[in-house]
Amino acid sequence: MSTIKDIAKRANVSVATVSYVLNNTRFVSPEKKKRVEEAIKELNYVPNAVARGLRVKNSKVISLVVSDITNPFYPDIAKACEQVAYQSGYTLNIVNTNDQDDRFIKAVMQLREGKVDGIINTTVLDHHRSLMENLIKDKYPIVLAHRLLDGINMDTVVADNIQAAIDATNHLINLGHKKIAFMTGVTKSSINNLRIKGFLKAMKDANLPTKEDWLASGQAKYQQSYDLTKELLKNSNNRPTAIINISDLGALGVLDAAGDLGIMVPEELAVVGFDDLFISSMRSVQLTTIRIPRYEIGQKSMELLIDKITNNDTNNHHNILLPAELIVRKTCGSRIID
Amino acid sequence: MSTIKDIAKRANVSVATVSYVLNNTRFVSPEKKKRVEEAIKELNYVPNAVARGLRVKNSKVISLVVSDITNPFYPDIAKACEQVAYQSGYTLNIVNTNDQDDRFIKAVMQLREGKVDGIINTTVLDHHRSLMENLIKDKYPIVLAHRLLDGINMDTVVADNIQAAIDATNHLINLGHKKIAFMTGVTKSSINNLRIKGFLKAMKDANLPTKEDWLASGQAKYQQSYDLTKELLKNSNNRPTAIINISDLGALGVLDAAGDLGIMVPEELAVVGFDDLFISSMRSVQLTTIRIPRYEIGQKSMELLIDKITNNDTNNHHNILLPAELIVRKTCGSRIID
DNA sequence: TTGAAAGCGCTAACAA
DNA sequence: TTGTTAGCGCTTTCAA
Repeated sequence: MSTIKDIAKRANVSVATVSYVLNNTRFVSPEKKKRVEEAIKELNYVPNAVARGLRVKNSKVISLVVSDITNPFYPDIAKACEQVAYQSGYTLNIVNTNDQDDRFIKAVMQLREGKVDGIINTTVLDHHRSLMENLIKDKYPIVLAHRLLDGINMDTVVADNIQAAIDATNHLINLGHKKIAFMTGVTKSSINNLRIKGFLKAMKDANLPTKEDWLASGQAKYQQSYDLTKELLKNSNNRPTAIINISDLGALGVLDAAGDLGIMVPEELAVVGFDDLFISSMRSVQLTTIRIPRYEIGQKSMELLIDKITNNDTNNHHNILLPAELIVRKTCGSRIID
Repeated sequence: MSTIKDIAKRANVSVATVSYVLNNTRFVSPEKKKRVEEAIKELNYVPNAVARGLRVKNSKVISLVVSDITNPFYPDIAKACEQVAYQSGYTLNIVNTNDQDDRFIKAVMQLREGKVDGIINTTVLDHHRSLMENLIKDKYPIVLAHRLLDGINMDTVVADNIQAAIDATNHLINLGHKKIAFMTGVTKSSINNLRIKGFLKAMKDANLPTKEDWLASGQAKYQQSYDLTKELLKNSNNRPTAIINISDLGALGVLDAAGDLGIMVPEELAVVGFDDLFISSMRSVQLTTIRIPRYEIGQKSMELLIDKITNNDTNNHHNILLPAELIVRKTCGSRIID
């Protein structure tokens, strides 16, 4: 591995000159420049980014922290982030915490360690509050994507989850449903709670009762929602006629459980999800859902973050709210059910 | 941001001592140790990993390079990689090249830049050969996962794709199919070509003809395969009775196209995919496919890589071949078709 | 137009 | 048991 010194020696110039041609940061005479470039080629030289980073105090890398890369929700955000990061000369590192706290902490600590210039965080839970608060206090560039942490003044970009849940619920209510179950996700997630709030509000506004065991957690996962659905529907006397699941992945579990139980969707059971994953649009699924604008969330988050970094503007915070849209497909039908 | 100097000053010890307690690399008297630890806490000190990296010449990070994180195939590999990396004290950075060459080059260059200690590469194409060759020649730790680059002696871990394609084809042949189409992926991918090879071999061994336009590229994507299927099936006189798609994502496109065309699966058309994605196992899909052991690929790749790094063993190369398994579900039926 | 050299924050060899 | 200091590879100030 050759260093800038080797290049300088071979090109018969100073290391400073090499640095100048490398970074195009000062005029260098054509002859010297040419010698340097040749030496670089001959030695297959690539500047050490670590040394450079130490000196200039930035890395030109941004981390996107996700809790589960296996959930198709996140890759879409990641893709968008990478796109805009690249355009601005940044590299995106996706880090998967696998829902584990120590991983999460390690990931955000990259900021203090000097390894990354900023972080887009899609995975804060409530008990990370003070950790995040300290980072913000110390002016590290962070934006929360699809997450909220109330009480902390920081940058966020989220969809309008309350309204989304209201829309989903009203859709069902307008179809005549009165017995609606709501399958939630991880209780400590802000987004989760906002959706519950929206659901409860819509129900209340329509003077509809909400049963306690019809508001339970499928953890936004397929299998858990599948199991929970079987539980929920086993008593044929008092069944919900509709289930809203907090995620499409979970809604898929609902659909499959209903299928295995011989319950027809949408005739006997309406189901709606959240997210609008690719799978949900497939011919054999056709799930009615709320589209969370993932690509836009990723994009806006990255734009916001890079803006903060570039302008060194860590004092003003922006809170961007994106609309979510109800996508009506086939899992709710259009019939009025008693 | 405080540095090791600040800690030394505040704890009234030398920077060396601070470093020793930080890294637990030499005995330090309890009193001093305590003072150092207090200072660290008080100043909220976190060592600068960049400076450390420059000094010790490693980063304890490994990159996983993928072409499209949005393809559910890769997140599974990523998850496995992260798991084993973490256990060995490494951090995993997933980098998404979005199928673009400049991104790919940037990603592997991290090795020369000193930003990462090793790379697991799931996205080499044929024209990256010399780039990879140089890296290998210079002893950088790299393993190819789910990719091959023949002619270069390097570490690889892949499933047995030829056999997998043979198994898939024979399954169809045994069911009585004679008119089998094979929908391929990106032509320059080694895995793709191995699968074609397996298909061709099985057909030849069974004395079955292969039509040229029945061997076309759906690019391993949903939409492309959907479109291609419509094309393929529009002439009802001379249709294949079975389609093998090089990926489950593509096979889903085949399934949906058939559905939209009113062609019944499996009665009128059998379809088999490759990968065994989660979606494929869903109740409404039930795709017959070849399971590529993604988790195991990720795991073995990372173990191999870390082993190389740890033992500085960049001379010996291992080529791991994992079995792939035919998963029979419902898209081929069990009837013999003419 | 160019070069010498300081210094980024850390580790570790050497000295005490 | 602890401290001093060189040096990792680079950028950039200052001087020429």
